[in-house]
Amino acid sequence: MLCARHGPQRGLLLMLLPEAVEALSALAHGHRLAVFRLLVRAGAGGLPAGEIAREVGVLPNTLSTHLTILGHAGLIRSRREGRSVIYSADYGGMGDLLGFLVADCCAGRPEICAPLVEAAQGCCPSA
Amino acid sequence: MLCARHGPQRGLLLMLLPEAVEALSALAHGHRLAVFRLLVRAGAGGLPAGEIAREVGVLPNTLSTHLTILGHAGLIRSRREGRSVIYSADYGGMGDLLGFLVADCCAGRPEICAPLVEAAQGCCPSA
DNA sequence: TCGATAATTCGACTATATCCGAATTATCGA
DNA sequence: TCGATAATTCGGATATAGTCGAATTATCGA
Repeated sequence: MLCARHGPQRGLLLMLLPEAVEALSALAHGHRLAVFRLLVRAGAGGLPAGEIAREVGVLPNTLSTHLTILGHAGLIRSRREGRSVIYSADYGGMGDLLGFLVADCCAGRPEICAPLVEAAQGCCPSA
Repeated sequence: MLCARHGPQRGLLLMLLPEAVEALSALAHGHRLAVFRLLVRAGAGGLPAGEIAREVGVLPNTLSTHLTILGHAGLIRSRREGRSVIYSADYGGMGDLLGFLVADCCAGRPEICAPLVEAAQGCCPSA
């Protein structure tokens, strides 16, 4: 399964509202959010579907639909390796979503969203 | 209507998964996301429910349920002013959500989520 | 106190999401 | 080629979300 973005590839801060709704809907589910966070923590190496299912505690077929939803939303990618399919977080898609959420949040009032910047920097202080 | 956080108030980066799912679910809807973004842009002053309904193009009663959902998720606040009820974005709740999403995202690999920091800083460069 | 305006609550209908068991496809090792 | 493992697709049952019209509550001005 390929990562199916809708329409042309967009840069940071240029996500459209329907795409954002799809990404948010994909994450607005306990198991899917757990899967996404697991993959975010797993890094670029990713994890095979079976291990994700075991880790999160979902039946393989149910997980498969969740993975499809996350992939279609541009939040994860997949590649086949032998009998396994390896899933990994799509950091670009994640960045698009976060960028969309903070866009225009504090025009002229930097103090309002300083906590957001702090949160992002706390994520990786050395970046 | 008060902002109904669940359980004790939490600091940045300490949101729990069920709370995050609720916040994401609240935003995972075209009209609600439009309302939230409108309020984020409106700033601390906020907007009365009627104006939001007109702006977004939703019936007042339907909007009311959407506002309740956003409020319960900790993303917006409300205060009464005469006959109007003024709604405004809850930047703290928004920060909690963003912090939750980026938590542990790049342990040891700062380059991965540098774009996220950039996005946040792009939001308010002077903060 | 009364009518008008602002907003919410209620009840019911419709659409959609979610889940599971069973069947199917893809790949590997023997 | 055959059996086993990994993952996905399919079909149907159930639960939940979203919407609307009507009724209700709150506030203001006369």
